[in-house]
Amino acid sequence: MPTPERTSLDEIVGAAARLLETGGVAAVTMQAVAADVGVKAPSLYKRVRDREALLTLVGNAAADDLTQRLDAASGRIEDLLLVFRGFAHERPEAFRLLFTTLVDADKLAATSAPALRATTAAVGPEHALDAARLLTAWATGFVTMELAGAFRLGGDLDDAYDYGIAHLVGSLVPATDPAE
Amino acid sequence: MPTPERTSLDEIVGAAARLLETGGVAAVTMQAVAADVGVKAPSLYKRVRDREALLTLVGNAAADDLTQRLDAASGRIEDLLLVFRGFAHERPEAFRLLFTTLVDADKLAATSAPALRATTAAVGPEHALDAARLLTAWATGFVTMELAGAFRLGGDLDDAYDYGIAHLVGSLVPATDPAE
DNA sequence: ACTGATGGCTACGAACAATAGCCATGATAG
DNA sequence: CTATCATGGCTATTGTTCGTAGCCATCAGT
Repeated sequence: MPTPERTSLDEIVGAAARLLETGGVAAVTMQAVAADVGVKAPSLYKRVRDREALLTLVGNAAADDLTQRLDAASGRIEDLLLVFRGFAHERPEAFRLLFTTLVDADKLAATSAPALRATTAAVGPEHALDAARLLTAWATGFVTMELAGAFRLGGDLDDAYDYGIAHLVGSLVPATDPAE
Repeated sequence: MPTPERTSLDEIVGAAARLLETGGVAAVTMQAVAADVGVKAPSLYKRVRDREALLTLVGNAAADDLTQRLDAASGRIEDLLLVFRGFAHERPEAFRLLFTTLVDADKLAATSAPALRATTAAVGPEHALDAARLLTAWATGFVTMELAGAFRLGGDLDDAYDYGIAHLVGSLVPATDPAE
């Protein structure tokens, strides 16, 4: 390559992700990202089509990050749910970005694969999809509402999350347990 | 009032809500709103502090709308959940706005009151809060993921929602189950 | 009629996204 | 060893949007 490259796409996405987390999506301006990686704003357009595409890359990377964490977890349903909430607490802005139209639906759906494996093991292939959707929907909603401050009627949210886990897992397993 | 008023705060919020739903949050620019209500953009600032405040008003109104619909519903848990999803389908952009930091957490939390009444009737005051959180979190997550296109593994989503309702309600009220 | 508070307006400045077009660099062909 | 040229970065610029400043017109109440 001719002119020496002073940055890279990965570095740009990384800088954007950091800005996102520290100042929200409004803080990830092309100028701020450029300054962070040591170039001027117009140079970013050599690597990224526009700001929206950059945010998509950040969202996709966040989805990959989440998928990787879930893959690395034990595979126990309880652990998956805890890892999921842990990700949301660690990277709340990235988590919010996930459920925007910006990030690829495929990447987002891939996030559910570990859950599907866990539910297949727990309730069998027949009800695995329904069970996985139940769990992922609940966890997503719980964290979304938590981050929005929608839980205002008291009580410890860690306990509430644990309660939900216990209740949901309990409701799934006995279905196939003694009866069948 | 001296100069005749050509618009009102309600009209402004209504126009912003319409623009939001037709073009997403990016489409609700001060100029577009102003044009819609028949004034120039700077005139809006006589009634609204800034764009963020306007979006907050839209979000708060949406929360009120949702609360009103839930209040008008039958009170059966199943109906509440269907009304909730119906609102999200009818006003998807407003629904997304609800779980932003923009809308007042109090308004958002007020949305849960009908659910809390229903769960109190169903499982008693002791577990009503846990049950309400379980239901609202699941419904919120389901719809959020649905709107984001995160459900890609096939199956009818209406059926999946019904399945979730049946499963969750069944898990809350095992006393009414035929088995026991 | 006069005064004054108020809503709307034009004009403007600042921030940002994105494009146009130039320049410097260095890999590669001869 | 030199000429070529594709490429990354830069400055300059345009268009859009938010938000403010400051003026003008309009009526309510004296």
